[in-house]
Amino acid sequence: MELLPGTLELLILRALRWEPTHGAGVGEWIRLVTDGAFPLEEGTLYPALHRLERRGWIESEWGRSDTGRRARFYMLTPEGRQALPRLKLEWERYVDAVGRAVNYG
Amino acid sequence: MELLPGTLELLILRALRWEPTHGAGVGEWIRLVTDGAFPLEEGTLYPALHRLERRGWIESEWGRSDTGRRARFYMLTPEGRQALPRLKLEWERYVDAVGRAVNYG
DNA sequence: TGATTACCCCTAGCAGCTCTAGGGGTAACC
DNA sequence: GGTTACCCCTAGAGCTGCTAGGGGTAATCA
Repeated sequence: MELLPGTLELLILRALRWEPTHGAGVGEWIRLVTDGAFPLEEGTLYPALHRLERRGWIESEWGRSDTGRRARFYMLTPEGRQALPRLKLEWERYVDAVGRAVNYG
Repeated sequence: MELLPGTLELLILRALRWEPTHGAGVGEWIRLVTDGAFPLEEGTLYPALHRLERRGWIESEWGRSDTGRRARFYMLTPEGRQALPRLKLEWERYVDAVGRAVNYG
């Protein structure tokens, strides 16, 4: 199953809700909670992180991962934190609307 | 709210499930059952219909609408009818996976 | 009957996103 | 010292929806 454009941003924000996480960690979290339903490639993930940073919803700084490697840690900005419930609501409305069509009749 | 790529095809196949319908009718049906949640423009709808026809999931012929205008009526091919439950299942799996992430924790 | 509205179809070009297919640097391990 | 594993990055292709148009014909109304 492919990843629908737009959904990824919601998942990323969601992954960063509790604590700063590096890119690879975000990917791991998404694979975990979605049971590996999407083939989330690095070439998809990193551009999405950069997009969100340009948009001001997340920010980042270099640090060290648990395994000692240099890694860029991302965290939500206030704007990102504010956007999260809005995106969640949009997602639910979307699912409702399509769900009505898919189960109609 | 924007329409996520791929979803439109599912909605179109769904609209054609019972009887041949012309393009404008398909759009009307989608707006109806989704409560107008998506701004479905003609420039989105018609190319999608043509795509599905090229893919062999629907076919079409010219006819006359209820109001007497010339209109192209679309109907499911056997392949399209076969694809429908598969797409529906994919959609449900997708919603489940994202839903888990969105409601996690 | 002539003008206007409503219906129905279509396309080119832009924009945005994911995916493929690479490349590169550094710490840990054998 | 060589190999593996971790972590980051980008260019280009491909697909899809969206914008912004154009066009033809039947019904309606002045």
